[in-house]
Amino acid sequence: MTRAQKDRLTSDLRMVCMRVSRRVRFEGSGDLAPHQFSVLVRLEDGPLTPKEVAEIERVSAPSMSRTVNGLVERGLVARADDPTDGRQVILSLTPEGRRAVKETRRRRDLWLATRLEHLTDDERALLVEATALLERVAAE
Amino acid sequence: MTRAQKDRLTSDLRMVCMRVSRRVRFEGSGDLAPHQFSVLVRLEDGPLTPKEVAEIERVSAPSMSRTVNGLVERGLVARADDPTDGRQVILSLTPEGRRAVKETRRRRDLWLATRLEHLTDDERALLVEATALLERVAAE
DNA sequence: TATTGTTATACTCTATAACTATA
DNA sequence: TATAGTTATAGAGTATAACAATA
Repeated sequence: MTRAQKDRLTSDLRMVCMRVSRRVRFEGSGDLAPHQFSVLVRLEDGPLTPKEVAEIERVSAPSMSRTVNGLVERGLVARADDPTDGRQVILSLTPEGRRAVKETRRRRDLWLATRLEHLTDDERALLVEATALLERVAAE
Repeated sequence: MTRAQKDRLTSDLRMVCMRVSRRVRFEGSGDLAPHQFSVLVRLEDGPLTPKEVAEIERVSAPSMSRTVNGLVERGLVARADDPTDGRQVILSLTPEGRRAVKETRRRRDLWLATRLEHLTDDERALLVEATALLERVAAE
């Protein structure tokens, strides 16, 4: 594969990923702002402290405080005292929070799913392979 | 292909597109904020009025005013009076603005290009086909 | 004294409403 | 009177610096 072909692939692939991403985010945006949704997703696998979430999301502690406040007020996240360390707070998803994450995912998938229905099985199989490849690429 | 396989593809493909998009934007973010870069891209194909750019970007007119101010101050966009309608303003890219767009694109491609180098020619050929497919999907 | 989290303050991008200039 | 653009003001996100409580 020539340099020019590689460059073309790079640019085209980048652009199409960004376009799909933008469309999905736009179509599937519910009443949760992106930074709010991100926090809920982080808490999906188990409770975390505000500091941990802030570091994962690369956001300042005060900023995370604000975001968490909003989510607690909406009943999507629960604050609890750490029994062993009085300085820490433990954040976890409420059942409603878990529902909100699933619902947002469902809405985002819907847009893409209806479009993939128009493809042939062979074309979808190709995308399955390409997705696996891209997962390796993006994981580096 | 079963319903479950299609759902899995939908979700995996959506997530990997979003991840690539996020990484590319993060790695390739220069000194231009996303909303500033978007405006420059819109002006790439020719001059537009502030109102037109605001509608394309789905942003309010005052918000666009602010954004344009910043770009004009940085010498990336030029304001000009419309000779036929004194109410209107014509926005266009300056040579520096055009350079800034190219430079940002180059930086974004760089991240992905280095990762694609680690693939085999066959794998890259697969991605070429998948990209073409995704372009059709995203265009709908 | 170090660490966790919140409050105080400021800056940026967003919006709607009010204003200016032109058609 | 209607339209293009800007200015006035407010709301939500971000940040750093200062503070409170706990280890």
